[in-house]
Amino acid sequence: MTARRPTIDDVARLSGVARTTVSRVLNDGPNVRDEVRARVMEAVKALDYKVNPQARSLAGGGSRLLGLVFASDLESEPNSFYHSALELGALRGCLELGYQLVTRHIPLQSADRQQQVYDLIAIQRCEGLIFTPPYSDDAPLIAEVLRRGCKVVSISPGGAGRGLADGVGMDDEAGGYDIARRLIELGHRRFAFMGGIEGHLSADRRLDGLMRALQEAGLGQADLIQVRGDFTFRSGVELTPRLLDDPLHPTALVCANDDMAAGALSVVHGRGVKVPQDLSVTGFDDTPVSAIVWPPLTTVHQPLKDMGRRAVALLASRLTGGRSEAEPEFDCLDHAVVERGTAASAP
Amino acid sequence: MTARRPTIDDVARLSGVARTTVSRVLNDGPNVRDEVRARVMEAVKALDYKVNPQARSLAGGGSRLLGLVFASDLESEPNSFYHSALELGALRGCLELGYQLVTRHIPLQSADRQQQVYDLIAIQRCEGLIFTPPYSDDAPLIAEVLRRGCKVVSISPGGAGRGLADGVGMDDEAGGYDIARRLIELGHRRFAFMGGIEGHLSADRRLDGLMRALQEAGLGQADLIQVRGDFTFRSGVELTPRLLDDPLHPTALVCANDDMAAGALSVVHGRGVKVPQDLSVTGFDDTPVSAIVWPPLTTVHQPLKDMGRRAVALLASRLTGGRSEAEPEFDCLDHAVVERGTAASAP
DNA sequence: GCCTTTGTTGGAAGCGCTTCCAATTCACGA
DNA sequence: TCGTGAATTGGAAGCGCTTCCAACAAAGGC
Repeated sequence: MTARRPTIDDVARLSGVARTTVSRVLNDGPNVRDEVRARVMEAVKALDYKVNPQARSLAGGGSRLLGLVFASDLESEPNSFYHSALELGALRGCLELGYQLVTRHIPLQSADRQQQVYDLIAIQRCEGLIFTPPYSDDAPLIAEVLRRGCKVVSISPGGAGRGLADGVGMDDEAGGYDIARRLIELGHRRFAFMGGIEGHLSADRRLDGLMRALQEAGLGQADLIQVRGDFTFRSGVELTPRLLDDPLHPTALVCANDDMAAGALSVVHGRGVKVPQDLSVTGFDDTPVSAIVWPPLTTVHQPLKDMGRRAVALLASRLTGGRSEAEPEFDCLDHAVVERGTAASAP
Repeated sequence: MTARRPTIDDVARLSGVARTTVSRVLNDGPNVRDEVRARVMEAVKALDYKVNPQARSLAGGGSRLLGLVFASDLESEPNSFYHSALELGALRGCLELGYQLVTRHIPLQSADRQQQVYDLIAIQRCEGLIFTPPYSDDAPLIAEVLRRGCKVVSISPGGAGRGLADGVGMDDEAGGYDIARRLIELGHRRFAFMGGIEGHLSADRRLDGLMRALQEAGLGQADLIQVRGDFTFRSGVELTPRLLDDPLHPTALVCANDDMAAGALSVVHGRGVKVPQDLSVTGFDDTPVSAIVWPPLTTVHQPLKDMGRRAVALLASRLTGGRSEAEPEFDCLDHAVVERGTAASAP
């Protein structure tokens, strides 16, 4: 009934090596024989040992400070759940791994935005930075930050961000595919898609997935009408009539995010169309709004909290693990279709 | 250009005392002359010294683990922004103060819910617990937790929770008053109030505030029509027609939370009533939904993140500070009316 | 005036970990 | 066979803090 958690010395004792060696194994250090490494790992497992992040960071030196960079401005402000969820995940990761976090909102329109990022490194002494879109695709910025010796993780990088630094995100194409598959299973054959602003790669890939599902079902361009919104509730409101009045008479409306779906829903209600009996509507992201509207929105869950946490983990592995010079890696997290009340059998 | 942060030894040296004494001052310990205490504090200020939470928690022993308890069940699930924001704030606090956090969702309907809370203390070894509503008003539970030597902070305690343990929240009465004042300033004289479920003290106090503002303006019961919803979007949808069709013809609709206001908005749109020209609508809480609807919702900001952080700070001061046996204290945080687009001059 | 009590301060031992550096082993080529 | 360098391992010194315990001063009690 001893409550004390095992320490590194317990592991060292059990595996018959010095504390130093255990530390090396734990940090993926070099110069440890495989046999010894295995023995240590075994002891770790046997004791259910977990490193004490506090002790590690005390001893490890360095600032142990990470930065989370948002491009908040009036346009992205509404999305504050996005920010909160990412930060929440990042904080959880930091607490687990013994890092500190500073969250910084740097408006895109500020002229010295690069400098503000560099200050995070030079003045605050951040050892790693997490960039959210659109910073996650700012190749010159990322390159310069890396050049200054600061590690980088991009959240949902589109084109430029990939390959330059580590990244975290979900498979948007598969998300679009999955939700479309589900609707096809429910008997839908005529679709409408409400996309996002041009150039937003994430949303475009969602459409790609939808198209793939349609093709697999023997459907094509003729069975789909699409429009582009700007991710806001308002654009959902404005664009929905065009979709409803189209001669195609879609029975399923797939939206590239939840906010637009919510806008669509409000218009549909106003017209007396029953959801989901007459029309199925789906969102994307699984933000709180999806649970708030009526009927609650069937959507695709994007694991924002996990993304934040994974971003920190990637940074940590660059900073202490053996990955410090490894090839950039993209960590693709699982998504899931969340069935609520807006998708049902085609009328 | 030395980057190193000052340590406790720097403070000790500058103030000419031993490290031990500085530590005592920093932790509100007893047995330090006022003169010495002042000298140390001066040095702290001069050096801009901040304790290193990692080191403190390493040396301090104890689990340094806090628990955040939610009563998530199907009914409160939609409110997940509430959870996220509180946890986010709590995590920020933990990072600052060197604590760990476990977040636990314990359904109200689970028969062994008390046991699950006690396990948090006995098995996980939490040193402090943060209770959210309705746990924050569960007096027997709180009393038992305290009896077991675990500190408690209640979030938004209503009746029973106050006085038993420390609490954090906002002044709901003042919030209701402020939003009503604003509407009165805008010339409104006929009001509708959409409240929450019976017994939800927080929402009731918001109504109290509204009434006070009305009375101050020479208005009374006759100028107000009220209904009770259940905080969901759906109840907003269902109740709004009753309000609009009332012979009072209110020009301002005050809702006890944002979700119901969003529901009201969608009904109002459907009827062709213009917001805010024909009708002003206000929410409460300033959750993301308020920025997502159209027009964006004028609402009262509830500082959820700060509440989470303050809760941790209170716990910390109980655990290490001199407050370990002090009288319970209620920490009332500032709220603010957030003017967006749904409140304008009365027609 | 001496002894105990109370209040105040400092010394020193860690908390659990990383890391510098020295020690040891091993595999080679000379 | 011996020397050399590389690979592997261990010893020990802290990281910045709390806390136990001893030391000392001031204040009462006889």
